[in-house]
Amino acid sequence: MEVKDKKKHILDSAEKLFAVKGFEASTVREIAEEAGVNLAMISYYFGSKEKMMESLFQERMINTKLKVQQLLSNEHISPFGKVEIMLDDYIKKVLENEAFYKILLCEQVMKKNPEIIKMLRDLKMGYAAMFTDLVKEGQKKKVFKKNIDVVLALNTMTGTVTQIIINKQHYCEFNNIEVLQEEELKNFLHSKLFDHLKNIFKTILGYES
Amino acid sequence: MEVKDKKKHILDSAEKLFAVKGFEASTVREIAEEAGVNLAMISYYFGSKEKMMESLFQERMINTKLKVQQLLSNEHISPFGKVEIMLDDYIKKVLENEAFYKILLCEQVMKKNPEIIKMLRDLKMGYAAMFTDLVKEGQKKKVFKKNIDVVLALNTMTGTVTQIIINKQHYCEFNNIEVLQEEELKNFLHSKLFDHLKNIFKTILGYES
DNA sequence: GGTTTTATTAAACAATTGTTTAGTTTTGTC
DNA sequence: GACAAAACTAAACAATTGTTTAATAAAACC
Repeated sequence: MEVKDKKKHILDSAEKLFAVKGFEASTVREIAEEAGVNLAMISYYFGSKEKMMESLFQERMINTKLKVQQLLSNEHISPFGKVEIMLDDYIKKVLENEAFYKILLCEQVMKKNPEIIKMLRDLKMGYAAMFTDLVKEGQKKKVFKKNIDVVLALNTMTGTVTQIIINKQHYCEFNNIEVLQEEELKNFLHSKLFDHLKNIFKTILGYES
Repeated sequence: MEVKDKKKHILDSAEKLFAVKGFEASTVREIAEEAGVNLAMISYYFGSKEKMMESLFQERMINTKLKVQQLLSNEHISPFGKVEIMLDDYIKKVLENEAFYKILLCEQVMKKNPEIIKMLRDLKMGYAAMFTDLVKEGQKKKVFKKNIDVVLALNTMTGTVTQIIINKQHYCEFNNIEVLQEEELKNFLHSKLFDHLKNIFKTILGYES
């Protein structure tokens, strides 16, 4: 196997463990065993456990900003159409990368690794700026209302999806749908979340379909 | 000082550290130093570091369910009036106990301590059941619409508030209000969150004022 | 094919972890 | 004030941590 692929493979294993046990509680020995490599390889490849975490974030966060940028600059889609795609993309991404978004959540709480915090800050501010442009576009076209708090709106999106990830089990239990398969459940959650957030964003943006 | 107060004082110190560094990264020596006690006292008082964490959760979660129960059984308040009070109470509580709700968030992600998970499960299911009753009351009185997903609604509440706690700094930065004092900021966030969530819940519940 | 670079390993490293021990001080009870 | 229980302490405990070392194997290069 190539070195690049081996590094990615180690990051996959680390991600799996970090999501379940957290960064501090996951030892390099566990990660090495999960990945099937010698524990010295982690220092050899990444420099340290912390830098491995940074590599994981870089690896997972690549292209996220670009994709949104492309969407928003597309002139053939209506403002609320873009909002719908944005919601759909975000929900899909989180549901497909549950493990990483759990790690992300904890990392945002602790704010321990300055390198990662900087990455996240840039991403969030960029995201907010882009969504602001989209909102302005909608306001100019008179389909969105005035005085919209974009950060609050985005936090409702991320917060709702995140909470569902965390409370997946309770959500199923409470709705008596504990029999669903992994993939079915993902589809179910996606459609529920999408409808829910679409309605909320209609209210927030003052959009009437 | 009485033993009971000393235990509470240790829990306060532990809470402070857990919120910043996380459970695993906070050592009993640090906690003991922060509290100004001998490190052996933590095992002596609580049995272990893990059990201390459980004590912290028990301490902080007392009365939460009771308060909601009392609110919902009050017959002099309209259904949406109760929703408003529920939102107000929750926002206040999280803003006043930021540290604990950060710990809570991480603990929900890791699901490491079975005792705590059980506590949270009971609390959440109870909360959902009570809110369901409130929704039914509103539906009977024809002020709420049919087919409301209560768990999704509650997750939007908790998720939005949680995200704001996490992204407080970015929120201020983006809105150019970095000069506010601690207490002013709390009031600002409370009013913003309350208006925001009230509007969202009007949509979710189909309530027209 | 010899030589240099890279990859991999097992063992050792020093530091830190949560917990316990064995002893001392304080408190409460009669 | 004697005595038992509780509170408290400093030191020691064994286990585990992330990282480094020194040696070997594999690959790449000329």
